[in-house]
Amino acid sequence: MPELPEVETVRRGLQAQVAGRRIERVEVGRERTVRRTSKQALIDGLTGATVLSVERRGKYLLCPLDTGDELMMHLRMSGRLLVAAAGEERPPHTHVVMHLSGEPAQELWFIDPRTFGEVVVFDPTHVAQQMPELAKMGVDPIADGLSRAQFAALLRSRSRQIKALLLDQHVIAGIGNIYCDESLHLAGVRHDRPSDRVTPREVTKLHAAILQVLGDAIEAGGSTLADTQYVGVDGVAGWFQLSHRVYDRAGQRCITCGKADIRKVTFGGRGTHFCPRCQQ
DNA sequence: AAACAAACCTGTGCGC
DNA sequence: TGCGCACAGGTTTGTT
Repeated sequence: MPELPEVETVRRGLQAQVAGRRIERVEVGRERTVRRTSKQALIDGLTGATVLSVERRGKYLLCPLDTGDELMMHLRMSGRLLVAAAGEERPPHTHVVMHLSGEPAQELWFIDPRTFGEVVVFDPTHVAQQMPELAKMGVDPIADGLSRAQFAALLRSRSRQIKALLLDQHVIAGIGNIYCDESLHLAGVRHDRPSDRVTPREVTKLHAAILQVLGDAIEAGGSTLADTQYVGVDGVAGWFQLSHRVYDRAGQRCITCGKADIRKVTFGGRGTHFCPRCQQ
């Protein structure tokens, strides 16, 4: 599920439903989900704390607390966050439950079958030591804004295959496999082009494509794929998958040219979808 | 520095 | 119907 648009959709839901509320009680089922610190550290750090707001940096959700600490949640491959009525039956793989103050009585569930995701409370004055990847994160095209000039400089600063560069969270934060393939297709650029040999005209197109794809996907509430990992905190699916032009469309006709079929190859260990005719 | 493979886990879909 | 394998939205680590 979760790339920038899905995480942003979750952020908006949490900002509306959880910000301003106090966490009265915390349950941790799976130790692995809190592996960065410990079960007790999470319980101690959250119990009695009020969530001031819900922010996002790349694919990381960050919640400043009134204690001065911050709650960080990352969904990785299969994580979901749901706000549910207190006492409602929890789905399998619900690893963390936060009981929220106020009416109606509700709980925030962190659900994660593959357990790659994590939940941690950290001290933001020691980010570099406690959350090194946050300190080293690249520019977020939506939260920070990304100018064409800034983007061009990033592509020129090294010679990497363009897809690898776009997926590198230390360079640009938030783009994942779906939105990378979609953006490259919209811009007509092949995934294996060296970043420093993308022409100025293509840089302009790719920059616009990334902002458009991410923006449209956020408006659509993200992409919900066949396994229906729900996106929103209320369990409502996104619909940007209906607009995918290449992702998961191998063998189907390219919507742009109407002539070639979308191909799927493995690139950098990731399934990569592209149109051999539109993308040079 | 960059490219690649493997690792971390569980569930699902497909071919046989 | 059942079984085994490939593969999945992410990120880190280790090896060429």
